[in-house]
Amino acid sequence: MKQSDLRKPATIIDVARRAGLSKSTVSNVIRGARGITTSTRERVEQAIDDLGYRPNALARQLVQQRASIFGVVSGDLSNPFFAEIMNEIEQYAATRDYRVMFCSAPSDMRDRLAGLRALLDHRVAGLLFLTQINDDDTRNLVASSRVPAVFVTCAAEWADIVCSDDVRGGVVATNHLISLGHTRIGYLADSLSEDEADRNRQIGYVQAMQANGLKPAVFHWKDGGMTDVREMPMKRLIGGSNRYTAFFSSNDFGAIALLDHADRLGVKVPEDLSVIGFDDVSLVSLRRINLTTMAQPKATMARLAVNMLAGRIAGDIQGGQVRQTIDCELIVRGSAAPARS
Amino acid sequence: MKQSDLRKPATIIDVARRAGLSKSTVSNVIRGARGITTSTRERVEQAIDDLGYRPNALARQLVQQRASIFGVVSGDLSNPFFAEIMNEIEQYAATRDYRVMFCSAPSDMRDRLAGLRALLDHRVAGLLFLTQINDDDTRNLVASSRVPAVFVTCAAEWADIVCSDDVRGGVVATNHLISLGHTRIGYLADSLSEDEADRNRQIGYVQAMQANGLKPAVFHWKDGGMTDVREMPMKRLIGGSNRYTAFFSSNDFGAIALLDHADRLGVKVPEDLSVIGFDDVSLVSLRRINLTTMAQPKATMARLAVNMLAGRIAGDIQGGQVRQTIDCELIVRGSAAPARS
DNA sequence: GTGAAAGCGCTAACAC
DNA sequence: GTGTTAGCGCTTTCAC
Repeated sequence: MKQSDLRKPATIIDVARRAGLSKSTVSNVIRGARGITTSTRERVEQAIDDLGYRPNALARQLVQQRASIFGVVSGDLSNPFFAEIMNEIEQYAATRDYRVMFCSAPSDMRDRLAGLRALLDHRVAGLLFLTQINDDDTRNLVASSRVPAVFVTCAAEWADIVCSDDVRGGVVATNHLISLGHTRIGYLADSLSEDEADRNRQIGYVQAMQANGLKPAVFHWKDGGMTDVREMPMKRLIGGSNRYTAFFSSNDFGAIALLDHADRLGVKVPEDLSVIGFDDVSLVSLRRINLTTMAQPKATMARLAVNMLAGRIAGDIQGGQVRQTIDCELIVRGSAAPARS
Repeated sequence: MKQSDLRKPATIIDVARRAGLSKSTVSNVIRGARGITTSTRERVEQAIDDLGYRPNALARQLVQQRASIFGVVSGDLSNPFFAEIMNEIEQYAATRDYRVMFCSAPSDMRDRLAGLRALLDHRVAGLLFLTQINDDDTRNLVASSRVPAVFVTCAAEWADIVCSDDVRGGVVATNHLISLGHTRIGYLADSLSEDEADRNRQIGYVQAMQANGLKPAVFHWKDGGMTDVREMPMKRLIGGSNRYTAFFSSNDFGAIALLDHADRLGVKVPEDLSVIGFDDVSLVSLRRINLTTMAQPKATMARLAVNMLAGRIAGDIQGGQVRQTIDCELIVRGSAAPARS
């Protein structure tokens, strides 16, 4: 493959000229249309090789009116959960010949929609949301763009969903704690309680607690009942005389943060405090973290989401909202132990 | 902003029609060309609003012959270091009005170049490599595409580079261990020793060792002198009678893995083994990890890289390879302690 | 089996 | 100031 030394990349016309054929014949060869003489094909392929020609995806998409790009709106990638899902999506999408553009959902109000707008301007074929968006502007933007969207690991009433069975997960996690003999079990929600996955896990938690005659207690990291999780209130919560002996965190990120608070306060896990998380982010299997958690099958979910989106795009999937729920699995490690009597 | 209920997104022609003006006048307004009557502008803006019109970025890029997308070739995003850099890049690029498409550098040989090729096919304005690529095919592909490329946190002889002062970092890290009284200090390299950042840190390590009359010893995770880091050899390495009392890992990922091995073997850190890493990935500041490490200024590096790439694209930067080196900083935490006498 | 021609949605001269 | 026109690189009928 020699490379042309021209400033600009070779176009289909350059190839046609070099092969002594027409534009459209070259196009036919490229697209693998049938009914082409072997000799013609070879001539075209030779020219393509000589020129190092690569079709311009922009031009192709413009005329075809369909792109082969997914737009992914993710949360902060420094949260390993998003990073891991993102990774799975990119990998699997590639096998389906889709590329991935991404923007992170900006937490700051200013220009909240800029990233999504840019994705849409590029006429992405579909949208994948990794983080909950409860924002009418977003919804309207997506709706009016008529681009199919799938929410992974989170929810919206207006688009397809792939998520784990969060309610059941919440029940299982809570029951695990209860079966360990804990009675004062708190639920630790994310700062933004608008997240439906979070809310569902919480529902499961409440169900399990009440089914066992226990009193649910929900806390938030930033606002809500817990003013703010700083040393002071935290200290009372997990170290005081009337402390909680176990916490179920709506996600591993929070669970790890809780672990860290406990460590700073000298509260021993799991002796004095049991913790169970949700997600099974890869690093929690480290001996030093060793977090008992509900595992979400990230790879599976990523695949399902990609397939669902591809199905919508192809028109194989039609009609109203599709909701695909996956079972999650309790991974017992060392952060939750029997309550002391 | 009402939305049109037509199947297809509104085009500039729809806007022109609705405003009773021509295509190019609308284009002029959109692009902010000067010399337009206020009333005309308002009419256009009204029509745009009515139709929910958004310019088609594909068409724009096709005619302008320049895209506003960066292609990022990253390593596995489940490595937090890549995820964090990626995040910084996306955020900062957005402020410069660049979007990000990404593909992860596939480790499997088959179709190693597919991702990069797709990026190039989409005529990305520039390329950002987060992971070392020592592959002639890749080099040729990028070279013949004439798309500027910047390597972040890694190196190549044929493109611009933004990296930390790895040699000095290696010296500083090693000296820290030496000043703690350690003499048997090992260096733990990544599996692929072709990484130049890795190699430079190693050079720094060797320099510091030799300057202090100490004997360097380099180990690799997968191949090389250490057959394979499984329990057995690892056990001898950090637990035997002639063990190493300290290790400098070329990156935090490896340092954490080492920590985990030590934990499994019952080797106490930092009492029996001191560990120092490189990168300062966010999670190592957790009490439970508490890793002493050389911090790379990830945000700064991401910015510099984006600016450098933008500079190349704009033609502000011309000529041969530019190499920008940033200082890294020792963050003393709890994983390295004085050697026992 | 191959080629001519009409766009896809937009920008950027250049006329009017 | 605003409109006309000629593409950007490609796909896709539809003739030949």
